[in-house]
Amino acid sequence: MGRLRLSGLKQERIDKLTTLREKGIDPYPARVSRTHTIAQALNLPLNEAGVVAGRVMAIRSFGKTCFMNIKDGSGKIQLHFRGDNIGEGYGLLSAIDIGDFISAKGKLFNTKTGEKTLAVEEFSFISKSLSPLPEKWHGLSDIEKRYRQRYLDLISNPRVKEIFEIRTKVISGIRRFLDGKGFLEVETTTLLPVASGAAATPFSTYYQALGRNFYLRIALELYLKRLIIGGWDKVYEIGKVFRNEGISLKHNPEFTLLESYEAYADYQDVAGMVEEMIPSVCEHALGTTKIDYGGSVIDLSPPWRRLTLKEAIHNKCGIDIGEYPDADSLRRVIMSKLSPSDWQIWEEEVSWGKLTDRLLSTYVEPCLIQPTFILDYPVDVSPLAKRKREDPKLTERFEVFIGGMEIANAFSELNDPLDQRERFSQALHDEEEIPDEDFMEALEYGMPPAGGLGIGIDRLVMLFTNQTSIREVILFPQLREKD
RNA sequence: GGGGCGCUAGCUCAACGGGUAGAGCAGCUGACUCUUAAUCAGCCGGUUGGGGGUUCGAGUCCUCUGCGCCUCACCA
Repeated sequence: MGRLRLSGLKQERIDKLTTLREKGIDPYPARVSRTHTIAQALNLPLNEAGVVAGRVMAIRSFGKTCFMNIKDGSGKIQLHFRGDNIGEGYGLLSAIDIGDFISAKGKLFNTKTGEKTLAVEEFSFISKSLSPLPEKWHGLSDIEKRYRQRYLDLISNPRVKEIFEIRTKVISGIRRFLDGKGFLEVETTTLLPVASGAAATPFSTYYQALGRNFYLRIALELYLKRLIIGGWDKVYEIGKVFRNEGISLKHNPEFTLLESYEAYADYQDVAGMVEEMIPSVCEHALGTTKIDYGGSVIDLSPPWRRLTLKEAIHNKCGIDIGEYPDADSLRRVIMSKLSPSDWQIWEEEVSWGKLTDRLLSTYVEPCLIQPTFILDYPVDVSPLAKRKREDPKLTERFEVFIGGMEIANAFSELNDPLDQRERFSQALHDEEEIPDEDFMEALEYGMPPAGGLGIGIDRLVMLFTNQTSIREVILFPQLREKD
């Protein structure tokens, strides 16, 4: 038996496999003579023969007759085997286990209970399964096992399969929408000498041939802007970005980001587009623009509520951040409204912008269930956004919140090369972001005014599928290696 | 990284303040030619995540450790 410890169940299946081979039957043939998918076969006229193939999901055997359910990617069908129909082959049925793939030739008929069923005349083994599938009734519910062995999750839990199909439709819906608006989809680079464009810790790696460290991208932003500089007016990319940070219900270290840039547009134009795009994508994926999330019905149809950051904080916290224009005074008034036990996260020495952002995410964000634009963010937390003309402490930036989650982030892109240089050096000082010298050089050649957008696809899918954990919308979420 | 909870048969779950580890499904044997969580009878199946300890005796108590979930911090 060697080092491989076989469970009794597996050994029994190997024995069956050996028996098949001894009878000259190949359990893993190279060709399958399927004529119809199961979905097609179910539409065949009665008495017309067809060959279907699929995985055996259930077996109900009665001496000289036997029912099985098999399933392929299109659906499932019941098979009926009768001793007097398939003769000697009937004895081979006992070698079929749940989980095996078989093909079956036969004609449709209706059972007593009216179920369309294939009366099998011939059948073949097409792939023998050695490990038993999760139990038919309770299925697979162990979360760790579901993530580690997602294939079993997909077999056992139809809703999981559906969620990932919705995910695919969300992405195709986004492409359809943006392509329809004349955007060009591009692919920029993932492996970078400098990871910038967001405030996040990158993953680093080593490039042998060049003999130096490289980083995985943390955003798409600066490369897409290079393309705007290069003369394309509307570009977008859907791609993985990587952030070397903790895992949580809403964070996976690699996630899928959509970013789009439109020249000659500003953040108000982008807001209009987002308000049109999200319902359009939802309609494409789910056939509706009203969704159920965490027990609330969310109506995605426009127009969405618009609030400035200042108004939003004033409404929820009773603090007018305009009256406390520096970090110290703002911190004092926040703490004066809290009991000392809640002071801890506010005591840290952070900027005014950071404090307002924290007020937003702690007290406002969880309440923003219906789609809401929060506009005009502080300049020191928005190093790539253009300043507001009437208040240079603020930027032309908005975020979209739906279901208490941040879904989108957008701004009028900063195209003043000297201001950009200044902001990068401030960000570097705050350990916020790494300046990208090559990008700054590009900006000096001149970039048209542009509106940029970023949307976390995973969170959008969470919203559309009513999931509270990001792992439920990522096929293979990050897990520690299991020994 | 800190704190809380969890891990028992292939799967889903039991086992009360320590006292012989059980059930359903799956599997095996037998009966059964329209069942669909088929039914009936019998059987097989375990290093209770792993290591150490306390005890006459540990799934249960202590300790170290692995993995997962929740939560806090950094972030989207």
